[in-house]
Amino acid sequence: MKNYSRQREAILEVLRSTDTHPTASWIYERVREKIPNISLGTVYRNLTVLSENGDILTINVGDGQERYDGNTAAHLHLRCTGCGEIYDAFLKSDPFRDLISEEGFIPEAAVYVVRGICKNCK
Amino acid sequence: MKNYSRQREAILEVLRSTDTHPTASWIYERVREKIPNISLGTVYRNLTVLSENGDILTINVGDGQERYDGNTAAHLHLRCTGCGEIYDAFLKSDPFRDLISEEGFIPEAAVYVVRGICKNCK
DNA sequence: AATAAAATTAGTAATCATTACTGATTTGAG
DNA sequence: CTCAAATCAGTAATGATTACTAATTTTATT
Repeated sequence: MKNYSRQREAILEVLRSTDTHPTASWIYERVREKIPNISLGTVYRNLTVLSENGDILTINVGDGQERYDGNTAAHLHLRCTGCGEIYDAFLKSDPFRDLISEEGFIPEAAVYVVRGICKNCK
Repeated sequence: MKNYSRQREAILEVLRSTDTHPTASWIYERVREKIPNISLGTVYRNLTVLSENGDILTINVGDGQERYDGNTAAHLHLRCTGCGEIYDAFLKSDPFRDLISEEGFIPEAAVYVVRGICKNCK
């Protein structure tokens, strides 16, 4: 296991302590409670590194900014176009695994996003 | 069927005549061959409208710009981190349909992106 | 056909999330 | 301890996308 910097560990901890899908700015504000002078650029850089390392997921739901997810297990993101909420829907197994391997493709990270209307908004 | 403007029809036609996943700029250049003075803003606006209407898909594979897909059938997008190519993998049926309906969610569009290494790059 | 209202456009300016850059600081290996 | 590599805070720059405006086109109504 690699040794991450204090800043990187703090970012990862914030992300793992929520089940929402926060933006870089939201994470930045939270980490500042622990490391007040951390730079926003540091947050962005580490989110990129963490995502490339497979520690987190980078999710784009089409609302103008990237979101990040501390849960890297394959799951659906259901974004309601009414309220903007993002719901998780977990899978017992990744139904695409066989299809992906048929293509000779070695997967690193999977992001599934479904746009629609949630039960509260219909 | 709705009557779309000449510009909107041309954008849709360009998008349906390729099996790649072009960016707005690429589409803009292609449409300019037919409508030389079309504005880039018009391309963006109509891509948004077409996506909201369900005529096309907006896909973010994490390379810094949105991409668009004229094929709205549920399918995987396999993006190789080696060469950047985006491969399609088609499904016989959407394996998430039951799960989505269990959540009481009414889906409008589904975008599935898998990052990894393609067989040519490994 | 004439008229008014609504939708769409071309062109340009503005936005803002993200990235790039800088010199300083920290970390780890030998 | 020493050097090189990694990372940092702070700030400036980037560039894809959106917003704006006045003009044009389309649609509906009489």
